[in-house]
Amino acid sequence: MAEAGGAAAAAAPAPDIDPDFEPQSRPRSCTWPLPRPELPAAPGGSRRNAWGNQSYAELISQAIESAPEKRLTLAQIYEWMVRSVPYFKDKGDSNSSAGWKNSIRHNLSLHSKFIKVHNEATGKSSWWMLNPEGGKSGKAPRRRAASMDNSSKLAKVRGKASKKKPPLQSAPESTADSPGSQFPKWPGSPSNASTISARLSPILTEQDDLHDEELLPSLVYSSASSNVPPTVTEELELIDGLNLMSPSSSVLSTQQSASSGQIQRDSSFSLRSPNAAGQTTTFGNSLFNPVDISLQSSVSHFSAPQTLEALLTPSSPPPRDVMMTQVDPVLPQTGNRMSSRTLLLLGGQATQSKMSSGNPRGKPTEQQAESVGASVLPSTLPIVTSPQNTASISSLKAPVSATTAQSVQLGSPLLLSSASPAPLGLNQDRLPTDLDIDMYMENLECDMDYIINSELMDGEGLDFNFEPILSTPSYPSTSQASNHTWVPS
DNA sequence: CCCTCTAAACAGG
DNA sequence: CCTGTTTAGAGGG
Repeated sequence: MAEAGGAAAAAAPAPDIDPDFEPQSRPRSCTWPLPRPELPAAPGGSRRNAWGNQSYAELISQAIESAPEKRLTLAQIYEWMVRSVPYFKDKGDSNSSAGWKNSIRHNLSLHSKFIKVHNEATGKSSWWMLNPEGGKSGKAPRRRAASMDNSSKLAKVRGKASKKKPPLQSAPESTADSPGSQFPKWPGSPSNASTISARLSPILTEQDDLHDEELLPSLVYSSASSNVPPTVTEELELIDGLNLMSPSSSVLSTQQSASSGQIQRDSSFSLRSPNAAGQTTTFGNSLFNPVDISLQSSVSHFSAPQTLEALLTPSSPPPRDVMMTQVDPVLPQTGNRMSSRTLLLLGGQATQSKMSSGNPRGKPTEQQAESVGASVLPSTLPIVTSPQNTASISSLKAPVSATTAQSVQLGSPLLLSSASPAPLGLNQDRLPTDLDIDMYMENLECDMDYIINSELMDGEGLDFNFEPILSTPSYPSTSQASNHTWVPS
């Protein structure tokens, strides 16, 4: 009550927000799915909360949505609140801010609508993203709920033996770490300095309960991210890509990683499944057991360790036959479903690739280009000019329609043989010792595949497009927020 | 009842 | 301290 109460109470005296309001035009364009009509937002003034009609959950959603990458850390969410919502504006950082932050946190972890993607960077907290499905309270998981053991959603069976907590308490206290920077300047590319795999994933592999079903991560967004990169970002991305991706693929890998990589690279999501009663599962990117994978997608997963090894082995020539064999794969069509999003994604990639190849770094002026590319849309796709692109496209395409590793491995040898521009000479340095990566890749692939198949198919949760307000919620009063929020421009 | 907000305890970092 | 998870009660519909 210390703050919140005070704040709330104090809020009363601080009417600065009220006048603002914002009936505005805003015909409909819902900011976010919002199944429920919400309050009529009567101009008369029926605000549920001091800040308006939206619930915390909704606000958070907006915040996340507004982020270029659709993911934010807690702190960033806070920030967004402060900047975007007049009500919180005053109470932003430091001092008076407790109650609402608590609530934010509470909401984040409570609703299945939000998923946590852990981010091991600079000790930053996890990313929070929107769960494509939008769990929302006891709502049934849309269609693809493989296992609807509906029966008892009320029976929140929680195997946990509570937590006997005697009033006892010790003072663990430690580390006075000081991250400082309350001001993340939003690199856009969230510093994933994790570099080579955050091996050591927390994955608990709870084989006991195989209730995975809807745990499936299906993140599709990302991609668009590109619009950020001044220099540093780019570098980061490149580096990142290089590290994570197979060393041999150089350029191609870069591209891929740039987009697809980003999606999961951050790795490890934890989703809460409604039924599971708050069970949280975390997937580590670097290594999680095959079991999960197989479960996730029945995609043909040949995955021959040896083969992979061979592939990676510098001395041994890449067994093309193998790849050939695998190439054939199946699902020729699946891809047709691709929504504009996918295309967009691809387009983005293409663009990016072009840029990066043409100019590795230190390029002013690209931001616009980027955005353009992104918006250009599907038609852009086919447009390819340089060999690299071709290669890239094929590779890109792979994950979409084709299957597995193909793209990945394919990327390296094929590309190299066909058109490697070799802008970067650092391939063979770390060839060996990459098994992890492979695994990782595979995972990636699977996910991608799955994602594409599942998500794009229905595109349920993703269609929300709120045009007008991107970074700004809806509050007009947000003077500065509109401009330089986190969106680069 | 269900939903939301709020407060608080508690586990880890 | 910050981040997350979870419990619990108040209040509104």
